[in-house]
Amino acid sequence: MSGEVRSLSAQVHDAFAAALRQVDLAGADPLVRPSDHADFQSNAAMALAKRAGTKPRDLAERLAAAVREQPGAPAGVELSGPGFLNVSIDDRTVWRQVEQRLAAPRLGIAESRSGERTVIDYSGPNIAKEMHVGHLRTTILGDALARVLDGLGSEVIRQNHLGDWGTQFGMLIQYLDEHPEAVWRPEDLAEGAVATTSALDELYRQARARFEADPGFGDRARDRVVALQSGDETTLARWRELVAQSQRAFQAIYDRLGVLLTPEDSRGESFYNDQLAEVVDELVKAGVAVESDGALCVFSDEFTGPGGDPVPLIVRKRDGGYNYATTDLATIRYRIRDLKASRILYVVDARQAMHFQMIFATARRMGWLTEGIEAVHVPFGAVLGPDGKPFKTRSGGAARLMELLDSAVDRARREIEGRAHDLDAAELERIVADAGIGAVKYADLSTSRTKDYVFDVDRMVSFNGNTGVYLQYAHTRIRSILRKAGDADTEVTADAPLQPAERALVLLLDGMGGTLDEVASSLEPHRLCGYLFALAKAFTDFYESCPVLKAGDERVRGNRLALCRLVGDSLARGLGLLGIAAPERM
RNA sequence: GCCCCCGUAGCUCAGCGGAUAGAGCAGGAGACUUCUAAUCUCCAGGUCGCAGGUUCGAGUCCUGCCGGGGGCACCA
Repeated sequence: MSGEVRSLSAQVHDAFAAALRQVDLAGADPLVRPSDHADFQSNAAMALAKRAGTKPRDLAERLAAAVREQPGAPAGVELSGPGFLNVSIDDRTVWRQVEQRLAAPRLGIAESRSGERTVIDYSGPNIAKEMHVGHLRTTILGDALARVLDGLGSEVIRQNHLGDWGTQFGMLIQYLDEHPEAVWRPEDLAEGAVATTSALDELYRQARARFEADPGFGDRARDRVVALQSGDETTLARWRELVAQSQRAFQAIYDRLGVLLTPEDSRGESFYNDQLAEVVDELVKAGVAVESDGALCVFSDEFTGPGGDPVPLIVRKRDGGYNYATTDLATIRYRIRDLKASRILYVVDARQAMHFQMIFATARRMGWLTEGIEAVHVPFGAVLGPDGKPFKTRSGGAARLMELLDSAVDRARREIEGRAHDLDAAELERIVADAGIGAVKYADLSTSRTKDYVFDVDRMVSFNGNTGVYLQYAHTRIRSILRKAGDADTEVTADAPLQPAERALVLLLDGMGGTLDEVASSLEPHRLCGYLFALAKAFTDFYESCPVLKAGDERVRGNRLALCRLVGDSLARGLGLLGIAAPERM
């Protein structure tokens, strides 16, 4: 009992696949697509005519005849043009689809990814530094992918690969040791958690400045790194405190953004420390890593540098230290060997494409990454400032994430506050936050993932066009209608009339599962955004031409209410899968 | 030099090998005693970077150019 409601598209596909078997073309793709000229169309006859040794139109005729014989064949199959088969669905079947989806769990969408275990690596901020614009996309995209895959039945394991280890901690801890008066804990401040992130960032800047200006301090900081690595307890205690405070600051952002990450999902670099030597040993024993210029490296002729020489993946530096390549190899090994992932996603900046290719290639050579396991770098483009260049503050630093969110929420407040509403202050503020945060997330998710995009608050919080607020608003209008109807149980009468706008809406609703499957395989959430926008527009067409509450006929009214409910639920579900709130009223 | 990504309307971007390439913004003209106008309707706007190739059919696939961005030894 999966609760799946087969989509009309899938049913047409099945009927055509069976018909193709009958005309000795078993296994051929029926090429069923939504159509501007009918409900669906099959383009198979033109593609297969040569193989069948006939003219496209003749094959199409035979195929149409065979389709009509199938049990559950679509109502109409008509030849058109050079060999298109236009398929139409009868009204009853369309209404039944609404009825079944409303009755089914999860809108009748199949759990097409069940049995799969997906590890998703995303966000990955650095301890003792503030989250900035550079963490926006990985956090939002990763979270949406986690939600979509989980929604399709995949077992999702979120991994927040925190930058919680490295030489910078020697500097920080030493600085704190020498400046006990430094203000960086939340209890030192009146403002609370938000201010803490800035305080930590400030601490980092001060320590860095000192490190660069004072060679003596530099030496003591380096000694402190050694102490940290060798497990000196007072140093470790200080490190743990830094990690804990940073995590609190990150959590404040995650909570505000509404992403699923919690401290339990943290598996930072430090987690892999005691595996690094073993990983390098394995690499050397397998002959995969070799010594070069004092360092241990993995070479491959796929990757060459400016001189045409092979570029190494350095797994142990000349000074004996390990770097992020070593950690990433330990990480992929852990995810395969211990977490038993069948799919591993790295939602990381596009600039690291080559690095991940090298990591994956090495993991394959080591026999860790095998045929049945999919490791994917999910790259994304940069967030640009209004000038079209990488987003920077006036002082040249990366823009702080909290400030970006503030600016979007403030902008949303200005937009919403003045409008007529009967909301109390608390509810208004919650809606403002939902709208502002949703706007940022939707703007990020709705553009094609691999491209750069400009962070433009005015546009993303605009209530027109392909924005989060437009979708949220469409949802609230539907809820409003349902409330006015008294939230009665909706009953579908399958033999009531069906208007073109209703038909178009149902066909679109019926395709949500297909869209989610596409998102799951392409790892492109913008497809879901495009789908939801089209759905909201199709609803608007329906809203304009089909009165719901004012419909005279009881059956028509009932059907339209059912349709409203299904659209509302689908929008809420879709927004939810993107990690965006769908308020009941705005 | 090699590798990766991108090039579609004035701007920002969609577009699963199929019929006439679509949205939003900006521009022009209209529609509110509303089922929430935070909306909708209509108009205008295109050598899909260029050139070949594959195909019955190419914005979409392949090759080569041109232009933009990014990456390429001990930072992550």
